[in-house]
Amino acid sequence: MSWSILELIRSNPEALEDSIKKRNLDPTLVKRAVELDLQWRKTLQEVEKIRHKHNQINSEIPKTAKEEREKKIQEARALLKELEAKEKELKEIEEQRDQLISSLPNILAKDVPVGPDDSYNVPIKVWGKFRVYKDDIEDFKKQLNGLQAEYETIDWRPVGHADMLETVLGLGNTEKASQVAGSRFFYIFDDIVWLDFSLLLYAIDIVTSKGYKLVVPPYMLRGEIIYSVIDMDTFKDAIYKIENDDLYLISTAEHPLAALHYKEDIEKDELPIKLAGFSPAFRREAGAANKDMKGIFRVHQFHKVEQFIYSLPEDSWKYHQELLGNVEEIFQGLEIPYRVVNIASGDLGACAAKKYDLEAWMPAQAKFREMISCSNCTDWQAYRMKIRFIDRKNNKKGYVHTLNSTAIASTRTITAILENFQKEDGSVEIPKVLRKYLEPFKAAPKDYILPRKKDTQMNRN
RNA sequence: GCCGGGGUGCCCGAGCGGACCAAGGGGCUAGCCUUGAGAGCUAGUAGGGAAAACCCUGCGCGGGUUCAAAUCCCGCCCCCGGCGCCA
Repeated sequence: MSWSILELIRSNPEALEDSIKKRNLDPTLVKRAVELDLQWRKTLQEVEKIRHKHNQINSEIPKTAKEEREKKIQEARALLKELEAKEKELKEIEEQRDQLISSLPNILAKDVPVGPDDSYNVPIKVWGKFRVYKDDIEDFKKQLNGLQAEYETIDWRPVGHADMLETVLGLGNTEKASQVAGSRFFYIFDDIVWLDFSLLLYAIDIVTSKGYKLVVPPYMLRGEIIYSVIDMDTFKDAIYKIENDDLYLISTAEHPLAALHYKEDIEKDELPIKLAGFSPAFRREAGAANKDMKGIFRVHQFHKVEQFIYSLPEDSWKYHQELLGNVEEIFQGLEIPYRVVNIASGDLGACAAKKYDLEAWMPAQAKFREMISCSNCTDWQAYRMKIRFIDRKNNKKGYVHTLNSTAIASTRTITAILENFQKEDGSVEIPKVLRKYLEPFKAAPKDYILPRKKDTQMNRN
């Protein structure tokens, strides 16, 4: 024992209730959990008493003379019947208890802003040189929460990333993709593909140079694993199931990386374990309805580099800052202006105790849009995955803390580049930091992605 | 996918229906001993419940047979070897 939620249920249910209320969930869940846990412990003791009696009789049987044996066996049989009924009762209570307890979200960190939805997210930092269309200045400033930002007013409105991709550059085709695969799929071509790869390599380069171990994980996981690493909402929104197998496509490398130490005890000295996973991410986007239907901002499939850390409980907040620091370094290198927001209680997923989003400025929309999420899940995932640390010196065991953060999500970052690095003539400058990853390839663009030529069709007219 | 062999605690490894605890070794941790190291000795080293003495559960996972399962039966997962298929 030592899972923080179970500890609170037994020692301080009020604190848990408070956290649940802030998430806009029903606080009576906690009362019910406390009751069920008490009932479970009581019934468990009853079951164990019967088992003990049965064990006692059993051990007497071989020592009993043949004539007496049958009597003992009957006695044991009778106890079994009694046991069966009690065990059934216990199992029912246990199932209810476990189901309820595992539906409880993580305990909120103290500094999570309280509020029902994303409008209560608190911007805590802005960085970069913003380009803002002249009519958007007021809108822009509103989104800064009073934080100071350096910005340049431009008198032309940049073209939105979707039109840039398909019309101006002619390097994407979502129409054909939706015909053959469905909406939210895409074909991308040439320079945009190079850009995708270079972003991934860039993020991998930065993160691995800090000692994160580079990993290509399984792209599918068994049901049991998916269910223990994810909450129900995410499951419904994101997860694709493979027909005929108990396999699910990953929606992020976070999940197979968390599963790398499934049901393991990790020696204290081996912590922290820092991983950098590369994988595609498959997402159903079932909850997104009609949001972001154009372009490649919100799609069913993209490439991602993910940071993941297993840490000792006492160190996890330090590493949460480290992950955010890495992400900021990546975006500062790209020179994409952004803000960091502290996600409000009502907008926070069940797994996380606290989450930062890094949101890039999108000048065509005059909005900040999420590029990266950086979460501390404390022991919520570790409890479900049964991942513990073991401190032999002090003969101590406990659940590790897990943290995850995007390092780069390819398609989203591309949309930010298409808007922020766009020139008035429709060309897109490639962030300087990416050039060295493009240099080895003859066909790859190096400095600019150019608008498509007024092609043959136009000339014919 | 098929045939054969296997999966026992932190590790090695015995046990193949009941005999007080899963024998025995190794490792690790603490204590004792020592000027120090080593050796030696003692204890601890799966999960859960209980204030505690204790008790229950645990031999890849899930079922079953039995008064009693590490041991017998069924299904699944994984590892090793062989055959087949394959980028």
